[in-house]
Amino acid sequence: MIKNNKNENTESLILEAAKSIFQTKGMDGARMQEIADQAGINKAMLHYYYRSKQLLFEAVFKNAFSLLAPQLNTVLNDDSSIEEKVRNFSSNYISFIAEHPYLPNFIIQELNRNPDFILKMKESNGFPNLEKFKKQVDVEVANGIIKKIKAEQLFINILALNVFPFIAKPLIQNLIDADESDFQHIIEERKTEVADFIINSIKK
Amino acid sequence: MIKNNKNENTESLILEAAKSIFQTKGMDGARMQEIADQAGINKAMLHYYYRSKQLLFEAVFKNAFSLLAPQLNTVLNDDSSIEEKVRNFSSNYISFIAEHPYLPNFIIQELNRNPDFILKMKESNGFPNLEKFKKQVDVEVANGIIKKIKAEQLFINILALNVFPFIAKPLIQNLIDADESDFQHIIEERKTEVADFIINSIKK
DNA sequence: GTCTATAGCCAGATAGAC
DNA sequence: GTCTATCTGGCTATAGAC
Repeated sequence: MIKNNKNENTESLILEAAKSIFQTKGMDGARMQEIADQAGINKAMLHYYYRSKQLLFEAVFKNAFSLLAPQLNTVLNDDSSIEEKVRNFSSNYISFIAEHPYLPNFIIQELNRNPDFILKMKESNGFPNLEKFKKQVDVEVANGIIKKIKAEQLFINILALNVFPFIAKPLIQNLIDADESDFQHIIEERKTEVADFIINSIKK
Repeated sequence: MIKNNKNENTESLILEAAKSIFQTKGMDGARMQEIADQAGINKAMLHYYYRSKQLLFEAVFKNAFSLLAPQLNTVLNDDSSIEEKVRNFSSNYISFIAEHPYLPNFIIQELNRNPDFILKMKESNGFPNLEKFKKQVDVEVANGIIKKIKAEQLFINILALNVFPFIAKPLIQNLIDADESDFQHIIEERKTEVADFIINSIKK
């Protein structure tokens, strides 16, 4: 039973419990009974508030996506240079994910299972848009500030270097033979390491 | 019903079908009936040959892992320079995964669900070992061939840049607004793009 | 709104004929 | 070895008392 404070109503209690179960076990692996136990309420209440497992899942997914999207928009749409963007994003994003370690994997996993899901996200406001970033990369390339690279490739690289370690954590830990504390240390290093790696590669 | 050739026995027919279902739907999402249909045989045969869903799944997992491990070992244990390794790996690995697109996600996903699973893999031969790669990076750093970087961080970066696009395909496609053919083109470019990106970053 | 009890279904596993 | 038929348990969802 988990209770954050007395003010929490049942609906948000359920949502919090559902987050934690869905994000670790996925849609197929999650059990409504387990979510109810986690929330400290009865299974019937899940259906009273959210009608079905599918709808509860969608509420959790939208909620998770709405946490992640602003993180991306920050890189894409502020007015700093590419270099500053890379540095800010790598540091901020890794800090953010370290506090929500299951989030990226959850999003990516469930999008693989059900690619149409993202269409619903695109309809809502705040879906990340790459246009400004593309123009900016092209301008900095033209002005000789950074080496020739396509904005899309650079964007994929930034995302990959920042997100992958969290998604592949168990695999990486075993490949490089790191225990939990070693791994945390490596992640901490990456807050600057990743940005340096990218900047070194693209800076003229 | 899928039949590769007359020589295929039932056991390998089942394994092939199980691969295709487990790798797309995961352990929890897969149905024994669906695997049987795919193999063109009866559901009871699955239990006759593999006893349980869990054991069939483990057979598929081990098989998948044994395909992936040699790809990693190639980078780690041949005698070429770091630069050559990065170039070979990026090209070979992306080609390999393009033919088995569900493989890395399957491995990573199921390791997240059940991290102890990898312990069984470590016992078997051919589990990737980083020792040689570490020494080589340290030597090339000491000799001034590449910039100062920890072998572990470089290894994570190489893996991230090569693997992530396949794992996050649906997300990336929507973020950069690419249809299937655009995406294939970007992947094709990455066979050299990724290596250049890494070499630019570490080469002195 | 919240609970208990249960309906109804579906999936993994097995029995047993051939 | 391969099949059909069936058992058994577990899961989502709902009915209905309070």
